[in-house]
Amino acid sequence: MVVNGRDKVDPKTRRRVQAAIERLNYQPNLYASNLAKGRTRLLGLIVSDIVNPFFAEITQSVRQEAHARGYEVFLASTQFSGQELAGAVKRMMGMRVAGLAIMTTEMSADVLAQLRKNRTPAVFEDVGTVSETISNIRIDYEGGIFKAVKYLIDLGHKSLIFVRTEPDGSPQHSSFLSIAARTNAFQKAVNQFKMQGVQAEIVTCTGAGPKAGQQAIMKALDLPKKFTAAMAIADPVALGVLRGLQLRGVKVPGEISVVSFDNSYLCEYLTPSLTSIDIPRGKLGKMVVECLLGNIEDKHPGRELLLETNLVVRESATRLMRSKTQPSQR
Amino acid sequence: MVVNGRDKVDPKTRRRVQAAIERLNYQPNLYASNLAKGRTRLLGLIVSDIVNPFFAEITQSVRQEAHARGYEVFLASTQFSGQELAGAVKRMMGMRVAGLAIMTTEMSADVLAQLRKNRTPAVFEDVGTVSETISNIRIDYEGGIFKAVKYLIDLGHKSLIFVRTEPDGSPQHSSFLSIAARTNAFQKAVNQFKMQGVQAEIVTCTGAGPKAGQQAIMKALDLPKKFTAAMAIADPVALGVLRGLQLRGVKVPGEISVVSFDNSYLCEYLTPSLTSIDIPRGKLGKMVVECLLGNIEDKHPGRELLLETNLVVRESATRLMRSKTQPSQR
DNA sequence: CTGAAAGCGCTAACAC
DNA sequence: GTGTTAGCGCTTTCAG
Repeated sequence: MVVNGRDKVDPKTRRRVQAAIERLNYQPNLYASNLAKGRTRLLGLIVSDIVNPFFAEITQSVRQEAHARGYEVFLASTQFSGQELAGAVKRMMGMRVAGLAIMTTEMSADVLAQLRKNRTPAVFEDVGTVSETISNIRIDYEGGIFKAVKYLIDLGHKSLIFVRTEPDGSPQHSSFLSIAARTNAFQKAVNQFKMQGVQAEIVTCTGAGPKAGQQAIMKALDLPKKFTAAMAIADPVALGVLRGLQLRGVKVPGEISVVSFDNSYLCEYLTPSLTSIDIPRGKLGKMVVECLLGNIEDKHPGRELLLETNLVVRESATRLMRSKTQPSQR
Repeated sequence: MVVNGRDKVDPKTRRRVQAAIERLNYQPNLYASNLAKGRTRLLGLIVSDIVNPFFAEITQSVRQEAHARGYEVFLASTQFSGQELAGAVKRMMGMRVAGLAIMTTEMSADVLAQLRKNRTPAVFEDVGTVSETISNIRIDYEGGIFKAVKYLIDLGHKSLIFVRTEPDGSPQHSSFLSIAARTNAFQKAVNQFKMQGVQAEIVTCTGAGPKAGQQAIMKALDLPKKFTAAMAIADPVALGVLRGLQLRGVKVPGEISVVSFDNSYLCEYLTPSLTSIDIPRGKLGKMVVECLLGNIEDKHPGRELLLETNLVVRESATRLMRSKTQPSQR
């Protein structure tokens, strides 16, 4: 009772106990405690790549919210591997996490089945299957990407490309939901401007974000079709895109405008600073924890939540210059 | 015995057990297991800022090594706060981690005392107090920084600055060891070239790396003393330095050369790409886990290990141009 | 090779 | 307020 601060204890006894704690350097054993209580104050968080600032910032935000409400968070990073995901989920269940947040790009079917079977409260990003214990946070890719595409078109751009990357590894083991969602949103947005003569291509490369982004933009530059604006599927990809363009001597935003996705802290410090679609991480973290704890503590059923996105305008995209001459030789 | 794969079990029994496991969706309870065994296969890892790619990459590396040897790793991020550090250590002890890796910039005295008292195997970065259970990995800042300074001087630079940042918060609660170590190493390196007319200044700003780096370099540009080369204490700081220089219209490396520290993946993708001192994260992770497991499993006493550093040359530093005119007005 | 039993350190329920 | 006790799910030991 002294340790857990509950009930009333005689001040004298309390002091005696505290003295003993001090003397013996006593630390409560969390395992014994959790075992006896039959529940834990532990949340599991699984992300795809902790090195990506976007995921790192989500981690921060979730951890902070969880701590504020007396929960610990156990983190796993999957490197975009469906198998790693399944393993991580399994380990988390072994640890009897009270709830599980799965904020990954990849997904695997048996993970979903497993979770539903176990009735472990869980919250996903972009997986549209809400149930009694499973919630879903849908990020408004469509809205954000529409804003970005419209922004580019309003600046006079008519020929766009979408630079997409896919993690390494056999794709049959996992599907990359947010990649598909972002791509579809781009297609859809462009279609709405088709009658204005707007055209778009999609280029894809495989590998880590920056490297694949650089390769993809170089591939795009070699295409017969020319473009004046590029949209990167995520910030690390934009990093590679910028680098690729600079290596080829293409001025950004002078010759090609660039827009990115995620709005991680990098955007502000690159040159040119990156116009990017913001996903509010702070709000995401709060949503995740609230959703989970609502389910865990108050038995609220799973919910579907929408997270808005916003275009943050910086330097990397500008009005298209009408030049008689073609842009520099590429 | 079936679950833990030990001993011999009759194949028939094994199948029967496995069927039951499947049917009941059985997951061993790690808390019960750990409690009964009296030990865990859990390592604690504490870093200062998970958003910083340097720490993120260390995390990856430690996690990978630990998994390869059958250990989980529990991560905490302190935001450079000594109090957070103490809290994290306490929580980790509550979880009865088998060993603790403290890879932080900040340090607090009572953490050291606590650890020594508990005899929890631990490995530090840069804390020079090896004991029976405590190991230390000393990063060769001196060597790395000497190489970088010599490189700049060989390129003709004679007036350097060292851009240093300090996390926010009251400094009395914590000391930032690696900041001091890097600063001292810089001073020492410069001193060795004093007779050749080399001069150096140190500028410091407080706050998050990129922001503080940008402020610091702008402060430096306003100093009466001019310089031709800048060394940033870490990559995020270099990011701010580059941005600050570009905002002031200073060409890098044309007018000012920049060298950084950490060699995170960013360096390769910035423009200009960053010459940086590499701390081999892969090796660090391996050292950490080996050190810890050596202590945990084989009762090896704590050790002092040295991790080498290497200068990776890229575009951001070049030979000093002798110009009759001063560099552009600043 | 299999079954039975004690105990890891804690919590919760109850009697004092 | 305080002391006692059963039992959380597992490991370990020992008897069969």
